[in-house]
Amino acid sequence: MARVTIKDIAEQAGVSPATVSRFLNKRYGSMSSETRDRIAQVIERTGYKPNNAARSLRLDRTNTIGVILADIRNPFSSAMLEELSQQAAQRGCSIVTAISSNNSQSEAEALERLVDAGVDGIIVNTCSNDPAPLRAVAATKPVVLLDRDVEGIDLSLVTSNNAALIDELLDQLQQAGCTRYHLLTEYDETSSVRRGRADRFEHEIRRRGLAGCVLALDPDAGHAAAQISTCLEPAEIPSHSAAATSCKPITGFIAINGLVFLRFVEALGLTDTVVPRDALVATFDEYPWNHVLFGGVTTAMQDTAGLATAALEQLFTAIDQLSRRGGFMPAPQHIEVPGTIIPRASSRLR
Amino acid sequence: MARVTIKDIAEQAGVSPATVSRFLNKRYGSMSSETRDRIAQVIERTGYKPNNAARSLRLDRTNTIGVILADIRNPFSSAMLEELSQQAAQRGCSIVTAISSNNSQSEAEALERLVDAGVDGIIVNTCSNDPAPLRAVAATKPVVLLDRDVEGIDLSLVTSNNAALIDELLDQLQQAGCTRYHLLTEYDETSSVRRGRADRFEHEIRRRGLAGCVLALDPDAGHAAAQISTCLEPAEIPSHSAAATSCKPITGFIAINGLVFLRFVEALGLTDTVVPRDALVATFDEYPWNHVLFGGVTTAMQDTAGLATAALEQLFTAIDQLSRRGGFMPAPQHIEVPGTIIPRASSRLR
DNA sequence: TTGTACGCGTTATCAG
DNA sequence: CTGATAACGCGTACAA
Repeated sequence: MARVTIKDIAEQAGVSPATVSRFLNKRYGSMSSETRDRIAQVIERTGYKPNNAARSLRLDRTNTIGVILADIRNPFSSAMLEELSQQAAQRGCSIVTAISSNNSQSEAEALERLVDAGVDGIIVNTCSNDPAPLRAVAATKPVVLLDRDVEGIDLSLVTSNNAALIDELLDQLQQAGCTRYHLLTEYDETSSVRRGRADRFEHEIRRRGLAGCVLALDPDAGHAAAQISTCLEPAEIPSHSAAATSCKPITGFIAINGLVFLRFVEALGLTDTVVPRDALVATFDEYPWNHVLFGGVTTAMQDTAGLATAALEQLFTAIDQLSRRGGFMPAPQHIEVPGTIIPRASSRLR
Repeated sequence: MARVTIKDIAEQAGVSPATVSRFLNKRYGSMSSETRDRIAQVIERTGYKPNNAARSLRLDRTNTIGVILADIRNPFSSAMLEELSQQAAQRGCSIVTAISSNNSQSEAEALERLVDAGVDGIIVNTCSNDPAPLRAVAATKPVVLLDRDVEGIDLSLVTSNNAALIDELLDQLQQAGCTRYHLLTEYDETSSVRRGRADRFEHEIRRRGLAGCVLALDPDAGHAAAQISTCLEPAEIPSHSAAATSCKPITGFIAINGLVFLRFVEALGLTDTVVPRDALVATFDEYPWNHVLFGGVTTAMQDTAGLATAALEQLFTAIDQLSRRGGFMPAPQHIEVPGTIIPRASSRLR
């Protein structure tokens, strides 16, 4: 049973291929409703499906977008993929994925593969600090950065409102009466998101006149435990706030992302610290275990659906814009999608 | 700057398009090394990239495979996607993903979308119990089932050795001296994997003459906590094993997958049970938190890389087989990829 | 309102 | 060893 083509439909319906093509593209602006019905019927009967390769060749458009994820093991990435997948499907568009595993080399390769595969545009959660590969692609096809930015090139970017989320997390801890604050980060501050959150944290600590600092958690759990213990020791109280000397100091920790949080929990297990008694805790990223640990962990949750919508919106308008006759690449835009704070037991002193 | 085609290369190299095409397909079995060099040079200089749409149209092959995942939020799925993605890339093949979110309706839609998109074959982690959509697709394109089977149709299937893993998990608990065993499952036993594991568990419990049963954990944490407490009460000791009456009973729990395990942990938090003192625990699926909870949770880890390799191997041989002149669809095969037990503190009585 | 004819970029066949 | 040529299936001017 050979493939059934537009020609077959035409024959069986007693019309020309052109008419069938018009029908398929809903260009029945002026088409006798009679032939329309005949065509519809034949298509129905034969189960005809247009050949995408032929269409792509002709239109130079595949209705396919590429998505490059830096770290699929991060639930945030999974959630994004799910949303993107769903929303793209609604627009009749397929998603070609690539996983860079936080390796800029394979990100570059993925970019090339996707371009070769002929995707109409690319959404990339980059892990690279080299703008060159992205620049090369972005010269030809629409590219939207997701979550992470990269220096040296101005591309459309969709992120959460990380600064505001840091502020709100600090609010939570401050209301609970913390006397010291630490933002827990990773050793290698590669991602722009982490950098942005850290900068804001330090900014706010200063602005609010609080004690505390950014703390790069040691990869070794034992060392990390030592770091944490140090943070919990009674502080040397500055003379001008002597009023607080009578109180036991309360330290508030904010994990800059879910993986750091997990390492923190692991290290915490090596100490005799009890949360939320000896310390309060909050974290970014809503992982499943956040319900469970410490009776619930206060979390800054990103709006994955909103991020997906924004990224796709951005990408598709660029694609459409570009495919117009003489269309030009639209100017890059930066979009912030607000996240949500979920207050839980870990940031309420008991 | 218009797209550079094979024709342009031909002109600039002073040869015919046919020769360039031969060069591209490495068919230089008989080609003057001189023209070969010239072509290579022109291609290099112009940065020519073959147009995939045209090639697909001509060859009726896209070098693209579809992957349908039932639940991307399950880390097992993420890991599989990462592996598949990587290994497919090595074979110069792109992956089009679809997420069914455990909804058989959208799985069917995804199947159709992927077929329309023209993928050469499909790997599906099915969530459906209706073989009809799969049957329709499998009549045309190679389909490999991943992890989950479906009744009413015989397709190639790649899974872990679930029965053996259940056995080994039981071994762990038995060696630790458990006197009662419970397999924790979800209420709706939809997946073939869960069914398979549960069946094996009951089989082994009988075969080994152990006490215990499968326990469908209530979705409500409070109710689940009650269920668990019941399991921990001193047992009514059968008369013929009266020797054990003096000992406190030790219950061993096996979570049938990572999500059930998490619900179990949550419920456990509502009781005053301490693991691994009052009960021992083991689980399927290596989640990040397994390092952390209970000082480490004994885990049956699936070999995601091996599963990916097997699935792709299966799919590609079918694709090749089928694309041969007069090639027929190869017979379905069932492949079991062995997983690994990671013993941790949660299954060692202290 | 509909049909004709061409071309999108590639590969396979066949002839030289 | 290489070149001309005809498809692959579709969309779209242009003609009718």
